[in-house]
Amino acid sequence: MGEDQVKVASVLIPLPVPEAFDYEVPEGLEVARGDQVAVPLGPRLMRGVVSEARETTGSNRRLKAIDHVLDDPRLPERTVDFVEWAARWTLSAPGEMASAALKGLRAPRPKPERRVRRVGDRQPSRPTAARTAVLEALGERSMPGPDLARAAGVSSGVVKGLLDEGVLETIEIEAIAAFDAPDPDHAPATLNADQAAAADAIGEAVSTGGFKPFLLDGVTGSGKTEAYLEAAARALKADPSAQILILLPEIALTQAVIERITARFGVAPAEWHSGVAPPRRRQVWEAVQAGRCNIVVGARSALFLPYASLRLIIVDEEHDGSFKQEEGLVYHGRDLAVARARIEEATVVLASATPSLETLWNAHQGRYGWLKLGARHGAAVLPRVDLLDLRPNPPDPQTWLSQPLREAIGETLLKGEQALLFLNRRGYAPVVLCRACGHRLTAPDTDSWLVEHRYTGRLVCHLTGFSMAKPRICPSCGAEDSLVPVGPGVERVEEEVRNLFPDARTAVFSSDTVTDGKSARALIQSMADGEIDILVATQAAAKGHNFPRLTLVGVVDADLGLRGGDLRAAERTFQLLTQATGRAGRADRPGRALLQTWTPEHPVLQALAAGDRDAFVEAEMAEREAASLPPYGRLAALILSSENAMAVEKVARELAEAIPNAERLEVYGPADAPLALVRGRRRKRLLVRADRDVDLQGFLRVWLSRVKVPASVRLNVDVDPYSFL
DNA sequence: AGCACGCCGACT
DNA sequence: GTCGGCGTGCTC
Repeated sequence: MGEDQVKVASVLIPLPVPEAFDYEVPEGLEVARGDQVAVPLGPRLMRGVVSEARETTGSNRRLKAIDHVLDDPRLPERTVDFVEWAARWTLSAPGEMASAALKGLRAPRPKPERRVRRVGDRQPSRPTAARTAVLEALGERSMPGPDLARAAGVSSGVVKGLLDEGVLETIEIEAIAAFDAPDPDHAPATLNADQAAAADAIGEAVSTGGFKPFLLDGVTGSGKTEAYLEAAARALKADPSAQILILLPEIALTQAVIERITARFGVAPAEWHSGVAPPRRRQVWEAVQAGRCNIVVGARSALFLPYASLRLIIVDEEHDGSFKQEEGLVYHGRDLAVARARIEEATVVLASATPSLETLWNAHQGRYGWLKLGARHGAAVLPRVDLLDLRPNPPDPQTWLSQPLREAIGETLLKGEQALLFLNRRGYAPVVLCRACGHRLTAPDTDSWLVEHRYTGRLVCHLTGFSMAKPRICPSCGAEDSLVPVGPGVERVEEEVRNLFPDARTAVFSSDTVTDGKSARALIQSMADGEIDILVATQAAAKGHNFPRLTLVGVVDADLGLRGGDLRAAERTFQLLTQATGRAGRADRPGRALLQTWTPEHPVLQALAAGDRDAFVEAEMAEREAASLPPYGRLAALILSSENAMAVEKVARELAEAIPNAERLEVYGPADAPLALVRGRRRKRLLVRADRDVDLQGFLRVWLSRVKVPASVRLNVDVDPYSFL
């Protein structure tokens, strides 16, 4: 027993198990790392990816055998390397990570196209006029039967008759989607000195090969996109088989970037995000795997595509929080992009006007090349930013715009220019309160306030999407007509603006009014055409959109993001307000931004007013360093949740008792998570802080292996968390 | 994730 | 006396 050499394969299966499962490789079957196989698991067959194939002498475990190798293409070696690395880094199941790399294969292959063509020079027995017309229309070509009948002006029966007689035959043509090669010389941009230097440095790194990370650092409008597209062009010139991935934080931004790429290279890039239909995804997946597709524009999930020869990754707006995936697999797209580049020995470019502190720190340390773009492109200059101290100029009760801001709006309208009022709050009012008893309305199963939406007339929980009609009676004390909206959202600011400027044309830009690319384009177009005078917007409008006639940005509540007090509150606020104020004055008209605040002495606001990013970064870095927080230390969050509150308590206690000894590492909690109840589930949180050189993942693995988590409790591990809810 | 096994309430 | 609730555990 067990003397013979057996072939064994480790197979990654899409299950929450910590390791690959071993299977016997039947006689005569060849498998290699990356092959997709069907393996028996309990009573059924599952798709898996071979992570290792080896010879071994016997085994103490009876192994099942691989059923068959699937028809789908193999994952490249380095894609499997990346999947395994990402699983270890995020403490998730390697099989589940692998299934993220197979996401494109859910739809069936498109059906092969059926066409008819001549069989040799066979002639019909009875050459009627209709039959002759068909043969003439067809010639030596092949075409779909119905098209042929239409071209010849006859009924489909004539074609069928010729097929039956053997004069024509049906052939099947595999539908392989064509991805035309981009032309690096199609429409080169004229670059300024900074852009050219950046494009040179990136292009040089790509052609030299090897892992090379860059920070591409330049203010809004400094031409980052032109610079990195030029670098991409050089990469393609040096190696026409090179593949380039451009990661964007949101689908809404893809359209604009796709148009620019199409204009630059004469060919549309492949798109990859949740909005792409499954059959198209399969086409892209297979083309990327086969190296038939050079440029991919996508969301973070595009990191998991099976690239044949990935040479360059661009992470645009790298500071953007939406690169962090919080549901299911928890990972940060930017961090995994750097890892993927390292594994592929490729160049990675992190681009932003307001880089994350992590990235700036890496640039400071010399780990990332630092490419700086200076002045705004063309004649435009950055807007002047002024703080508007609300203490001497408080808005009237139940209004949100102070006198100086109203005057500035009025002047802007007089000049025939546009104003944007920025408030990062959807809906009409963030809180609904009972005047009689002080009760605040919350969703029935979640600890978050219900937000009043006037356009839809409903109260909405922004966390879960729950909504209800606004009740007439207070659910707490029963008072009638006592529920009042408290505080402003964009809808309420728009209402105020309409009262103040009844002749102005106003619109709201938020995820409620702009739900897809089409409505976004429509609104952006009406702004560009001057059909809107005042736009009231959330952060949905802060990113990337270019409004040439916009000269005034009013930030309704600059203190909003600073109040949360979590690790990244200051950083996020600085980034968001920089983006928002950067909307003003992009063409040749000078822009200005007014920030309403009750705390004008706050360092974040001071830095914004002075246009001094370095001062902000320096102050914030000093605070992080003093507390050994990221980027000087690392964090991991554990979130326990269950519908059974007792079960959560129990696991939390057991975790607290099982904390391994470790130096230069602390565990905080367990404590109620800030949102202690979501969708009826009680939530507890633990937070780990470690010095950078501590093996944080190793610590977590040891710790979690000591505690058995029952199925009724969900444990979410978030390495390098962004949100602290 | 499925799917089976397993120990306590209302039905022919 | 059985059918079935979903809690617990396993799948190479």
